[in-house]
Amino acid sequence: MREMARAEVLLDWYDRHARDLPWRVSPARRKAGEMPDPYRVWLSEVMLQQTTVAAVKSYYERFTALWPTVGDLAAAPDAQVMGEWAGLGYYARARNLLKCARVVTKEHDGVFPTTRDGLQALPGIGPYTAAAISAIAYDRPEVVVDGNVERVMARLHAVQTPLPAAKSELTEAAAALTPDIRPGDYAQAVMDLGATICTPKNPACGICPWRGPCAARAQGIAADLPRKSPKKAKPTRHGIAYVVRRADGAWLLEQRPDKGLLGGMLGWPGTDWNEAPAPAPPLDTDWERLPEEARHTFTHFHLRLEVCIARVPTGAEPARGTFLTPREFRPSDLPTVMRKVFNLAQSVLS
DNA sequence: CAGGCGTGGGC
DNA sequence: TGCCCAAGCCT
Repeated sequence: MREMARAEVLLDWYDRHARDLPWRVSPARRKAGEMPDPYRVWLSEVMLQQTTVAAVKSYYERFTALWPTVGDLAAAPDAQVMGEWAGLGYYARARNLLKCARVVTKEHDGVFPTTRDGLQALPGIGPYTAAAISAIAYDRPEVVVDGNVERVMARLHAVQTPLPAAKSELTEAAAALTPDIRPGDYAQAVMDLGATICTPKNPACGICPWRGPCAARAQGIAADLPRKSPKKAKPTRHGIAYVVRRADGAWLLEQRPDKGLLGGMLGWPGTDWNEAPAPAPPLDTDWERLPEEARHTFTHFHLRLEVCIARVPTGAEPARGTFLTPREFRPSDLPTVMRKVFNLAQSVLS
């Protein structure tokens, strides 16, 4: 027989080097006929959108312990799911996760669609995730293209076109390599390759199963690919967060509107965040302004948040928000920026 | 199609 | 410290 096809070479590498991940069925168990639970594949794929394996692991374990089936998740209260997602970021994923679980439970008898089109019709499932679930959970030969695959293809073929313009070219390259045998393992193999060997910086080309055919390696430019369009600079925005503690220990919090930044999450009442410096707090005699600002960086801007604290008597009527008793309030339910504010205020108010 | 949308780790 | 990056989706 002549040299092995590229997909076959990669599958052989995957059989020996597949990472042991909580949501993964190992190649050995797959060969013994075991199939992954589509619910768990879906949950892990949504959590992994733009998020590292290390960050996802504990969230995945907690979600599957709390909600072992899609029906369990569909029946969960919104606030509990948002609270459990707190800290993982991109909170639209959590809102869509619940929507999707409820559609699958109510309209599909709790069974995830098997086709790419059927999956992509669901909330929070786009081209990548639909292909990944269809390939991994149902072993269908879908072309799975994520950031790892784009990087691997860009290097394999020495594609100089910068992202995102190169997307269609890289998808075609991925399609030409996707095998009919073991497509689910193949999809995971390319992503593992990108995560462990063909990394963004310092790729380990010397031990790569595709070092033979790799054009970028031959040209010595692997680490320079894929090229990317320049990014916009982040502006800095300013605002004030108000932390109010009632005499009985309750904290004044509010649920943020369902759309936009941190949508649906718990947070401290406060001003808008603008590029102009924050206005003076109302009723300035009542507030104590903390000496240190909370600093946080979002995807598209830096934030500097002044923290103003106040103590109020039991029975105080807030203009906005709700008092949560220490028993009702879990700081872990806060998104990270709000958690930073809490950490600054807590030492003064506790 | 470009921009909004989080966070933590690595360098 | 500041910038880049990570298994994208939605509008």
